[in-house]
Amino acid sequence: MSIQSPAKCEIRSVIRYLIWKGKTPVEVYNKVQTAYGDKGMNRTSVFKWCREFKNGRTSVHDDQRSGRPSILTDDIVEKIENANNLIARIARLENLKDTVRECFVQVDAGYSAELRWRKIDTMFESRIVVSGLQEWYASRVVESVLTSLEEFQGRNSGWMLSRILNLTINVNKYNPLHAGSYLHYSTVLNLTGIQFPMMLSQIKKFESLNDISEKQKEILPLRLTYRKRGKQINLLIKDLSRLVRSQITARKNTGKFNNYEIRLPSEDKWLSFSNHRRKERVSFYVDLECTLQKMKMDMKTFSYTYQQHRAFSLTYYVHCSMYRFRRDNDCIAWFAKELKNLAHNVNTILSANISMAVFTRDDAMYCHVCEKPFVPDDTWVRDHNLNYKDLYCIPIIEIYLLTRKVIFPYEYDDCIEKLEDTCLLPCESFYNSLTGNTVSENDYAHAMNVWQRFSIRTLGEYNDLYLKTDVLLLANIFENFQDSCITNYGLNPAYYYTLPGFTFREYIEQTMENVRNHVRLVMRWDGRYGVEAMIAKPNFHCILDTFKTCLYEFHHEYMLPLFYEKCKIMYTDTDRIGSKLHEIYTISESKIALSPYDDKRYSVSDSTDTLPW
DNA sequence: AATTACCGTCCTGCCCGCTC
DNA sequence: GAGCGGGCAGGACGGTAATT
Repeated sequence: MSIQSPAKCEIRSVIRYLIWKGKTPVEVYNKVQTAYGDKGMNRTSVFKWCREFKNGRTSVHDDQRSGRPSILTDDIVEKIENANNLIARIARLENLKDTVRECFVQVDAGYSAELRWRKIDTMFESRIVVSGLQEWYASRVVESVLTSLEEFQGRNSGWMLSRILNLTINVNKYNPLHAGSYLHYSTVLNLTGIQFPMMLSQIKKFESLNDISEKQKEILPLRLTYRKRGKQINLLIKDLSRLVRSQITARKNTGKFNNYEIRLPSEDKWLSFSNHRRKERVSFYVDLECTLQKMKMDMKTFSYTYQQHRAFSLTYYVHCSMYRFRRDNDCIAWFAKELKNLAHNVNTILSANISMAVFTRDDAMYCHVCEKPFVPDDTWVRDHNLNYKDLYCIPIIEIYLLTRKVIFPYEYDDCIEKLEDTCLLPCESFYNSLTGNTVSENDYAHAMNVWQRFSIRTLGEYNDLYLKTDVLLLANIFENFQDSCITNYGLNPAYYYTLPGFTFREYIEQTMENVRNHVRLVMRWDGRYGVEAMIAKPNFHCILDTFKTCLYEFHHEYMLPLFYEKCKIMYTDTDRIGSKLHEIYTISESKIALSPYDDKRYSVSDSTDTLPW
């Protein structure tokens, strides 16, 4: 039996010994064959080693190897760095060019063409910070600004930061008490011994347990209370037949009363996003101002008309093309005409027959609407998903947003003639009877500053400025918001009235199912490194980690602040996350969702002063 | 830490020259 | 002419250090 698994140096040592003993190469080869069999060395190699040792070689190990020589010299390195710098600089300038171009609009055409400034640049970041504002401010604002400055200087830009002249951060504070005050009925009502749905016979017991009486005067005189107590509740029966069904039929009611639950799909069932028209952008913004005409008070009735709104100026903005403004009594009629013209223009463009460009199968790999890849059997059509076709409804945004509120004397302005006043009004004119407050000194000083800075002559011009900045800032902020949402989530937030609705759609759209269509999983690999090495690649891990991070971020940043302990992770997988939501109350949801975008009620004007810098 | 280019070694296949 | 000793070409394999 031959020697198994010999080391290379072992066979070479044997050869060296046999040569030293004076054996011929053939004798050496025969002995090696006898000892090691086919695990030994072949004839050519034995002869070569015999020759080496006869010539005086002593080492039985491999010679030193040089390894991979460096082909880079200093001048090549320098050339590459220069080229990289040049490319980076060209790329930066290219980006800057587009940014600058977006800021201007061309008015008129031909020889007299002129560029006009049309964009005000603001950064809008929507984040819900539940607690720890200082921490958030340090990490998201201070650190990110410093990091970007360091990167800017480190990129061999040739520029050096000397000092920051101005940095304004506006924080829209949102007060969770407004939504948190909606209490679960089980925390305030004593329900011992009461079953749901509540039987008619149990109402009396319920009343005495909680010391309240039920009031049903406007719904149905189904039952009147026997004794009036201090507190009253309105019992709103949303579905009477459902409530009493189990009491009048033999079939038991299996549903729950006033208790909503979202059930997420089971393992083998995929949710898929199909409402692709919600990806379309909104591009139309309008705002108007009214005089508040005081009405005669009729004290005999409980309700009377106190003021009447009469529109006197109007501004609208169509993204990327048009910005119009008008101030007079007929502005509404003018706006109606403008809308009609706009509709006609759009119709002219849409109804014009334009010959389609010739397209081949090589043109596109993915559908531009749903981003799914084409398969060879697909029929050739322009748009394979016709979801865009019947989009007749355009959401029109009218929200009041300003980076810094320019105050306006709404109540003083009761007729259009007052717009000819030639000085800013005294502080008392800004009294608002709804809030019972007048303006702060800080706001009034800001208004004075604006009046002087823009050389304003009349109150009408002040109003024009107010209205224009209102619409332009709104448009700009909402455009940024749309951009950020479409880039990050692929959906336009303008189509969703509540944040839960938006985030749930986004959750479906962004889960790994869609990613699977784009990532080709390598099952077999014939290279020198096997499939294990393939999976161990950093970019493979990077894909998994990125999506896991996205999913967890979605859970912690969106779901938890909205639903707190009602939302729990059921299970996680490499690419999926399952959540369970308990008892979601639609009323409290809507309040939470809408308040972050409503700065009228919750804006805190001088909040930046309290933040460290 | 993975990848890559280079290089030594091993192996197969073939050829050449010498000897019996 | 067959067998033997010796060597070369080129591909496969794997170690090494530069590079990414």
